[in-house]
Amino acid sequence: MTRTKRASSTDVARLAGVSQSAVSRAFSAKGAISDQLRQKVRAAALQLGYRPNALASSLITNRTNMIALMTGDIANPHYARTINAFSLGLQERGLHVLLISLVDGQKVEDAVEEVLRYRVDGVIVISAALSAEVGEACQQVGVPVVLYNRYVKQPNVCSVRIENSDGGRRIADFLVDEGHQRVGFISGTPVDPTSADREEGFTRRIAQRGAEIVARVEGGFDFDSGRSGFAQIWTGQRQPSAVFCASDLMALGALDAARHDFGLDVPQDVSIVGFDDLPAAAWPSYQLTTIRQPVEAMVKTGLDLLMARINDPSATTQTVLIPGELVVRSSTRTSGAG
Amino acid sequence: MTRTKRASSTDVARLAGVSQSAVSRAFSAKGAISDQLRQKVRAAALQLGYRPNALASSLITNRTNMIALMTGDIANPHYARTINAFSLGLQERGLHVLLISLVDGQKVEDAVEEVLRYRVDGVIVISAALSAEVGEACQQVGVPVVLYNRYVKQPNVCSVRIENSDGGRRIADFLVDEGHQRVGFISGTPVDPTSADREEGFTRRIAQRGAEIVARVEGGFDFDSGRSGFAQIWTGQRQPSAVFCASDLMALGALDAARHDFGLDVPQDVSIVGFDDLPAAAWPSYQLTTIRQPVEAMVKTGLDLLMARINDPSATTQTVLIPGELVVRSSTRTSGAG
DNA sequence: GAGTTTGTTGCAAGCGAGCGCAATAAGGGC
DNA sequence: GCCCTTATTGCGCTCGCTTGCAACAAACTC
Repeated sequence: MTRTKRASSTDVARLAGVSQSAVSRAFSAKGAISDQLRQKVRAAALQLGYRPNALASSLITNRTNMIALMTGDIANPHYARTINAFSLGLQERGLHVLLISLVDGQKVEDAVEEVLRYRVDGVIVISAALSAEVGEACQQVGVPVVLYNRYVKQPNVCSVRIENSDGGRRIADFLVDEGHQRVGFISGTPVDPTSADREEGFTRRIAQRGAEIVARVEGGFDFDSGRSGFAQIWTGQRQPSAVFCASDLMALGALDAARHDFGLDVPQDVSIVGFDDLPAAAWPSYQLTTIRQPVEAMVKTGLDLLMARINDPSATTQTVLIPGELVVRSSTRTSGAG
Repeated sequence: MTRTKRASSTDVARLAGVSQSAVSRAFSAKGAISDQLRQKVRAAALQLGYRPNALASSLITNRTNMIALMTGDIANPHYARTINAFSLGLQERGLHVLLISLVDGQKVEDAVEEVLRYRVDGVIVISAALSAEVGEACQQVGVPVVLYNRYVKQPNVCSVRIENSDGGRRIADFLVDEGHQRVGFISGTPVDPTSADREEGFTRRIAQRGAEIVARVEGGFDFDSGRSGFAQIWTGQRQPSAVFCASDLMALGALDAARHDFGLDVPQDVSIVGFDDLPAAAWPSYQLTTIRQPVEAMVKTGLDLLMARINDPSATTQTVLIPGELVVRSSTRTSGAG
């Protein structure tokens, strides 16, 4: 009710007539303490509304049980579900999430600096750009880092990511198999290697198969850039029979642009392919052909890597590549020539 | 590189040849210290890679600069954008986010317990159920709480929420104005008062205007329950000419069900209305008529309330109601009778 | 020039809890 | 009954940092 000071272990000890260490032990799992004493302490604690101070404890144990989750735009459904999975996974493991949203323009160093002051036990980076800086700063102070769908040429940093290049290749194969000869591509944010890798695999395979990329537009991973990107492509000199977008969200935008802005029939007039397999990709209105990222599995892998390094900082670093799965739906034509 | 102990202020002091308090002051904004000394300390700190330990600091100041954000399913776009807004707003104010996802089945008390051990400066509750418990527990220890789109009959708890009942009323008025006489409703999770309030306002107004609710189905706020909910309604005894869904996500599902599962024309055969105004509601495929929640404004209000209480715990509690705005798009017929 | 204000700096007392160590009690073996 | 092992418990130091207080110098006031 009133602004009274929180009870400390000493207060509880006094009330219960025991030592302060006894209180500490009563609340620690491995505390060597008799059941009888524990009961007595717990009772006194309850009466005072006492809760162990996690900060004080961390000061001694050098463990905060907090993991920093550094992410980009949470409103983007791809990030949202990833954060969700990490958050649940961490909680299951008894860890807490310190959430950092890296907004464009904000200095990453400052964010990292802040996080490190809180002595987090580990860092997970989901954000697009600048993973290198984060990795370096953390490594210097010995905080384990796991990069999710990012990578840097740097020792001592673990990472999990989907096989982007291979995903692009699969899509190229699929499209050519279905008879497409002239295709288009809408990229994500130019600085993001994720998009570049997908494009690289795609482009190379398209060339290998003797097909041609007749249009390429720069996007930004969001719905609107997919929509406007398609418009740009379709009003260009050469119209492709299929468009591969570097993310599902852009593909949804492109698909809507094709149907509603240009009155086209998808997939008869043009096929659209995405990457991620967002829940919305399976919605009846879209039925998007895409590469599925097994989020649960990837996140689990990421967490395992992180935990391993936390428990043994000298463990060797690993980079795990996870293959994506081609999910064919009806945003792509399944026969005929382009 | 190697697992060396992190430098402490004492280490920096030794290297710089000053007292430990000087180091502390060199890193605190209001520290009474000469520029000269500050420079010297900063240089030594840089050399050792020193960063103040936020935990140790909090132990003394009784301020952690951490705010707990207790949320439901982050993958739900409605929560995602709310979390995003809160997260950015808190960061702007120099606060950090401790993210808690309340999964169904998990005991809320445990989550609150954990959070309170970290001595967060405040708590924001976005999650659906059980706000009462959280509010009570926090209040007992004097931690400011703000409920977002939730409320409990409880003193000492601030809240911001959209006028749910009024939103339902507006939709009822709109539909009747457009000539609908037989309408349907798909609810959210039954325990959530948000859905109940929207329904209450809707139902009452529908009755007042002499129209009729011919179908009501229980949903769960997600896409699939909107889809299956619509199926249930449409295969029922009496088909409405318009269906109001307690959330946009369900409305998208219902709309897709109408079009793709039943081959109906929306809005000619049936009108669909949602609530929230998610980004997807404006996508060309959906063009959903809905009630817009001014997320930015609501979040800002919530943050202001929280900050006010943190800075002055004795400040009076407030409940702020924010009106929603009817956004008419093309998922509803704009003339003719039902 | 004595007294007072202002600005810096160091000292040392904690903040709340974990843990090594010593002390004590209890239980076993002979 | 004596010695040793095991289980409990308390003592006191420590984690890294903030802050009130005292010490001191420099700058004013009249």
